[in-house]
Amino acid sequence: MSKIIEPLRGVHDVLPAQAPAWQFLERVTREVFSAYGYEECRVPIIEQTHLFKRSIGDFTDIVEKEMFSFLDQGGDSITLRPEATAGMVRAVISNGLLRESRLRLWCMGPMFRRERPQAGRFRQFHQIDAEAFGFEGPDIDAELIVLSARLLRRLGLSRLKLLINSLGTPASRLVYREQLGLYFGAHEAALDEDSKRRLKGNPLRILDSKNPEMQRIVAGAPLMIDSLDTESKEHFAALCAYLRDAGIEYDVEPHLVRGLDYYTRTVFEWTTDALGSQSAVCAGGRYDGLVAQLGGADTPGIGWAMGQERIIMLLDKLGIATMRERPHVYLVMAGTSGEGLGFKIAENLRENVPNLRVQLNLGGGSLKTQFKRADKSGAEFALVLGEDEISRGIVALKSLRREQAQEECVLAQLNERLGVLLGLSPTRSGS
RNA sequence: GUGGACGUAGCUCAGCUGGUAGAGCCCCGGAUUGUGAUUCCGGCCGUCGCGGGUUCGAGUCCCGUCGUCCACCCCA
Repeated sequence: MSKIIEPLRGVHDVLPAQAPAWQFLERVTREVFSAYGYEECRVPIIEQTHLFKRSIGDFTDIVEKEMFSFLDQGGDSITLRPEATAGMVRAVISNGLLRESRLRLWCMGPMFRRERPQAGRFRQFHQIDAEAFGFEGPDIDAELIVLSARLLRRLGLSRLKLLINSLGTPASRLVYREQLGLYFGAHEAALDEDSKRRLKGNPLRILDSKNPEMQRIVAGAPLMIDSLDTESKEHFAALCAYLRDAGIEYDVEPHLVRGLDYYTRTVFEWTTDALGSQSAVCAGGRYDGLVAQLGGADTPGIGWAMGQERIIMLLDKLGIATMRERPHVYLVMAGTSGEGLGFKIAENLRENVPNLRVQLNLGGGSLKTQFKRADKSGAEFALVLGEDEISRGIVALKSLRREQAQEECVLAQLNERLGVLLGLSPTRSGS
């Protein structure tokens, strides 16, 4: 036996048992976005490495050590997207979409980060992504958050906590960063290894350290909210008002920071405690400078990303089951003539009875065997086409799930009869 | 990248202090030849993750490697 080829580390197959949950998530996502007037935009999975370095930030962990980058045959450096925003912004710029001046977009698909896998964290994972361009005011911030709340609710997920914060403008953040540097510098001796490292790189990150010791020091640190510029303060206050009016509960979390450099002002995160150490289920924020930074006309932007695997894990944990699709009828056929006729009947049913799911017994087998397969398929009815039925121009219908007598049906009335039995309506009678 | 636990049939697992592998489920077939689910009978499937080492002999001990899970880091 030759050696089996294993999947790459941290990537997963979605098997038929899991697919319904994914389809459910994706269907609800489409419905909710559509309800808010957001349009789908599909962007490539690979982009120039440069794009991510410039948008996410050279010194973020994602860019420094988690990107799947490679040289293609032409010597260009290509990267598998680690997140969606950069590509969406690029698409909006390179296709001239910003001439619309206001855009509400969404996309969905795989992202890649070369991290060490653990609970809720994979090397290939999937995100649902929302982005809005050209809106300056806090109303869009509120809309995006309300939209995410509705999506989560529609999925049946409760008990999620919404955290919000404002990072202010780049200028006000710089001021705050200095204050923070001074504060933590004064406590440097008490800082752990990671925090000392962050002190040099990005002191903001010390704020969300999980180390209880650090949390104690963090508790005394100056608050970002206090060093916000006036406009950012007003923006944030207005957002809070919108959320209250919409009945969305939230916590202002002054230590909430993001791992990507491009965020300004509003940042938020939906968290759960049901997923081990990966608490973020959906997170995002405003990125007013990013479009210009990537060469587009100066346009404000804001967006969020939702981790599909994490949502699926939550659905699973909360027992929100999604049923596997089963056939309505399974065709049991005897002999070559039965198989020939059955094939035609099945096509006729699919043609004329909308949404009917018909599974044909393929590969022969005794009637007994075929009935076993019919049962295992989960079908509601077995449709029997034996020598006797063929010669009489009928089919036998046997319920596999209910105690009821097997019935006979003339071929010409089969479409209608099945439509009635299954609550589907045929467009016209079959031939 | 760092640390810990683990890796035996498709799945869940058993295999005491080393003597060359087992159960249940699943799957396939059968129980007088046109009817499934229960029951009974039978069957398939493993170079015990991979590679080295110790030993007369290793699934069982040692080393390496790959992978899974968990935590840190980071993040959706």
